[in-house]
Amino acid sequence: MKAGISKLGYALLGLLLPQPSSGYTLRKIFSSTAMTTYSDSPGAIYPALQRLQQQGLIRGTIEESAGLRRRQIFRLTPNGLAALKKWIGRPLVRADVIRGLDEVMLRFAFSGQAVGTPASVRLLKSLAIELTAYIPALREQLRAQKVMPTSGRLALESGIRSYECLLEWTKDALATYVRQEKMRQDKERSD
Amino acid sequence: MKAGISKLGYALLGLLLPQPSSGYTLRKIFSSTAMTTYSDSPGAIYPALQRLQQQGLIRGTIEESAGLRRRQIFRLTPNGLAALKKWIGRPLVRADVIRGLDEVMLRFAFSGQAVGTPASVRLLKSLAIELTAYIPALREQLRAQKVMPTSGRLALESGIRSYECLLEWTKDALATYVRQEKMRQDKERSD
DNA sequence: CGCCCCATGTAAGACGTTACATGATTGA
DNA sequence: TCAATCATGTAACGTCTTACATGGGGCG
Repeated sequence: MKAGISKLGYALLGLLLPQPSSGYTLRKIFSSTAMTTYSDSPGAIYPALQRLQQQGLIRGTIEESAGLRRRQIFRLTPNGLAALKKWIGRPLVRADVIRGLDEVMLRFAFSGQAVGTPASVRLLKSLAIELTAYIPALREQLRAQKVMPTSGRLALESGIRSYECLLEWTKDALATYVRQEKMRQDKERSD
Repeated sequence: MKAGISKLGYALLGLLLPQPSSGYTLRKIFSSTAMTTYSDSPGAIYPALQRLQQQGLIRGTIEESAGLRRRQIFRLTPNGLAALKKWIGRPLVRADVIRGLDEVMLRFAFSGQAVGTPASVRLLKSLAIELTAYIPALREQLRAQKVMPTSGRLALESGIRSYECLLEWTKDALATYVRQEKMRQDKERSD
């Protein structure tokens, strides 16, 4: 067992959820979409896929129909899906917000497909709670600093603002789900 | 020579600029202030300090006056200051914005003390330019995606918004410098 | 023919994480 | 005396980066 899955590993699991893909396809996703924050280097992705396969979380099948060079298509195993779900469902703690916001967003991005809307909403709500608690502490730190040079103070301000911005987003995102739910119910009534 | 300085290395150089400190003091800064994004683990900091010293960028002097265990105070060398300046002054490219925003903010945070206000302003301006160019591309990607599930689309939206937020901040920060400059001139006139 | 895209991989090296080790001092 | 804090370090481990290697296919 042993969790031992890196952020890149989870990103790969999440991408393999909707559709099985080859390593090359996954690399293209990393290099061409907004997921550019993750490395598309072969030296990162192929070893990561091998690890996931050794852990029994994905399974690759060689496909050599086309005239091209052989390629391997990976798909999630039941264990892989379980690991993905477990990761997404982990309770959110302060440390996630401070040092791993991007990972939290990755979890949220996959949450809809992997565990369903209610779980997405739960994640958003606990994120909102953490942010609401953390932001005042940061504001306090900014106020306490008197000797900081302008650029330092501004940089801190930038960090605080980005958290505030994210909090705004969580509220809007939650509103989106509420709206969706309402539309679903209206439709149900009209049946 | 050989650059070979990690982000943590630059963070340490930047912190040593205003005042020489011991490894322990630096760790406390990382663990107790908004710089918590950086690791405060001894396994990261002490080796990093050793590397910087080997590269001739900092110099440590052992101080054993107090009754406590010996401690080593590190200070920037001229070479270290030069490396810090060079890093801060590097031209900003798209990749910095996509994969290394936190490093850009770190550079900005130290820019005031290390190279002065005009350099801070230059950094801000080029950041604004990069963001202005990049955000529409992301918006376009969001529009192009039709099949994405709600949580995926919202996550992408969150990323875009954080960039927009940052762009707003750069404008306000620039305005702060303009205001400062004006106050300085007013004062000068009154002399 | 040369170049770029498809497609997969390996090897060396750097860095951070986690955990452990040491030892002195201060305060309950 | 026991715990916490000061203060520095090492060792094992995992992962990413960079660079290199290989090889078929399509295109100008």
